[in-house]
Amino acid sequence: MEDFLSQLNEVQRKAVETTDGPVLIIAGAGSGKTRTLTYRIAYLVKSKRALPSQILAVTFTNKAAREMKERLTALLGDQVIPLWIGTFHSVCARILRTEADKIGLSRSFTIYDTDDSVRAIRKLLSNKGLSPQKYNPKIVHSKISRLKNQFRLPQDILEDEPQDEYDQVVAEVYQEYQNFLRKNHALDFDDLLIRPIEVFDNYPEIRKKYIQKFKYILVDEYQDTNHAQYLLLKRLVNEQKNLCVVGDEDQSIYGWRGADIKNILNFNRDFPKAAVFKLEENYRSHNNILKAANAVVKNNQSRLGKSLWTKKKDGPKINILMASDELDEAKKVVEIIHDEMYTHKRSFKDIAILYRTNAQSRALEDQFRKNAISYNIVGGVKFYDRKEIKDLLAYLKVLVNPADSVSLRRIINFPLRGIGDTTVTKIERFAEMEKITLFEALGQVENIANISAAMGNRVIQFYELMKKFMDLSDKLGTVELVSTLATETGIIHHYQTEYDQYESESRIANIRELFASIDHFTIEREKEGRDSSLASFLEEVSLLTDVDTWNSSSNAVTLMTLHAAKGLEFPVVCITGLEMGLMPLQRSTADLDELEEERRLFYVGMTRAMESLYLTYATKRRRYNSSIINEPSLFLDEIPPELIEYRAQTQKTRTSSKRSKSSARREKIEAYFHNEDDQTNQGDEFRVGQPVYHETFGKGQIIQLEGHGDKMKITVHFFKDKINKKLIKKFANLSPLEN
DNA sequence: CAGCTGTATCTTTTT
DNA sequence: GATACAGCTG
Repeated sequence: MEDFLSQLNEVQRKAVETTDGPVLIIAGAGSGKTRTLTYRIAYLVKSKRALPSQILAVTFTNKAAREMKERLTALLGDQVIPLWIGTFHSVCARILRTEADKIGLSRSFTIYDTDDSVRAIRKLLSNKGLSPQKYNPKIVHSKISRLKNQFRLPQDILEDEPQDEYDQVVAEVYQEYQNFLRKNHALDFDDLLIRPIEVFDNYPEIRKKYIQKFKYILVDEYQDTNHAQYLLLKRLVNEQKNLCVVGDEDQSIYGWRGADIKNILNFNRDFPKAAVFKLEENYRSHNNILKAANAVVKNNQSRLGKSLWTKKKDGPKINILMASDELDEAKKVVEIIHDEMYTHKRSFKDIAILYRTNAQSRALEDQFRKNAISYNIVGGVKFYDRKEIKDLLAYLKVLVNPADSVSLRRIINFPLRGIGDTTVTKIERFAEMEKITLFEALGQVENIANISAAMGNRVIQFYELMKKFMDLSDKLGTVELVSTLATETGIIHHYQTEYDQYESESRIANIRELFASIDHFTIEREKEGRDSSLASFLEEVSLLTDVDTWNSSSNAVTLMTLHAAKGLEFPVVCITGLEMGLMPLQRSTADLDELEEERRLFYVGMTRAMESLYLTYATKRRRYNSSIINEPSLFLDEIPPELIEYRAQTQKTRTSSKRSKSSARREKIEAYFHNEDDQTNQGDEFRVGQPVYHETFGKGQIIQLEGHGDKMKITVHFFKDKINKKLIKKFANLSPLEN
């Protein structure tokens, strides 16, 4: 035991040994967080405080879960198998699947992804006769999702009597949407979190079972948990409050999807007498990188505050490169890669290129292909989001859960079998009237008025085909079932004939890859003695994250968003697109909270780098049709100049232009940010109490002013959402209203 | 009435 | 620069 713990530093070791009661570990970037968590679990088992089956560990991605389990297996052997480890969503799905019978939920429920949910909402809106222009299904969906994450149920909201028409519609659609999901035996991502909370509240004996089961709970990336996840933990944690959370408020980057940074900031209040440990020694990055990152994040106000330090040497300076446009930027990235490879003997896999938006990958990909640089792209169009895969999965979802009408609609006329929209609508109406599912209605198509015998025949054929496979699903192995299905439904044939050779081959290859992954899944699950059914495969697939599908062992440069990079590290990191409007993103520049989140995102990116960090920006960038001229990101200006080396030009011209380029850039930023004198209407335009109007938030009233000129921060109370927002004058676009 | 073709609208990040 | 939807055609 001594020996085992000797691999930790003093704080880490204390965090591991403080097993009972609430524990908060503030773990800075690269401070050995995963190591600490892993050793904590191992320690709980080795010291006989808990059996592996009595421990629940929640990670942010499935990949992190898998890696942690591997490390634990190395420390403890096969006994770790019964340990519960996974993301919030997968753990919740597992609980719901287990308890389904007792809580009136179909055991074979389907999980709807965002796309499915938006489809459903679009339909509900059009049923109400509302135009998608006025009520954008995506926006309605995100509002509903937000409400769910806050654990606000439809009835509560309707009782509250929404203020404006839009909110009223959202509340109504929210309720209808929940009914729709229930009818379809479907849960969306948010339901996965909410339903267990309801179950625990309505079935105390079920809650008790889990409280007793999980003697110790550990949560990673606690700064990115939302309110629903918080409520869930509150219900799951036992009398002794054996809850250990690990997080870093400086790396909270999911506020936009409902993550509540207060969860970590207020942990002490929620769980009194929590032991707090701060891991501040960074084992990852060269000192220059760390100093730069610290200097940037220091500009944020909402943080607990910590100072990361390292014993490592300074290392090279941070390289900043200016490019003329995204093409030039991509070429410079290629230069960086070559340079790192030849002068520092790096291989492709040592290098990661990060960006704010997925769209930025295109220019990079083109250049990489031209220069024979192998790359792996994480995220973007995901494997399981490809059309051919989604179609095949939709078939499987219907087999497992015939009530799933969203999936059924997707496949009823794919491949084309002459059952068009009009016919489907008729069948849908019939199903509605008879109070049966869409699938059941297919079987009774002869009873539906206005459907010709010929059409009815096509419908019946499809119905019988699906029936046949439902029967087969018990008899065949999953892979056999799926491959037979792909052939007999004509999907394979469709992709063989409908596309050019290149596309056809790649789509068929993807389908084969799906077979292989089903096979792999089945074997893995059987080895663990867990559910290996088709339903469980579909669940796993629905809950995969971007990084989960990343093959990190292949020798290729990694391209991904800054969000996806969380938790990872690379010897060489290059962050691209460091321009105003892109990083920080245009719509996040005005709101101080959002600007701080963008800064944290940049901080996360910087701290991924172990040895070399490159930052690039383009003065001009194409964005769909037109080119836009951008200033360099304000975050660049927050890095202390002595840590920076500008590489504005290629090797030859560098020495001559270095000075001028850097000072020119500097002047530009100065002009952009700090020039307060040339304000045209500076002064008494805004005052406390002033009524103002904002494009998105509507009417509000100024309650506080700080600073002056462009940098002035204006706190406004917006009436509609009853919220206060701190905005930066320069970007906020606030117009004063007359009283 | 199914299926094809042209146009409008997006893209911030994701479980 | 793709995708979804409306409108047209056969």
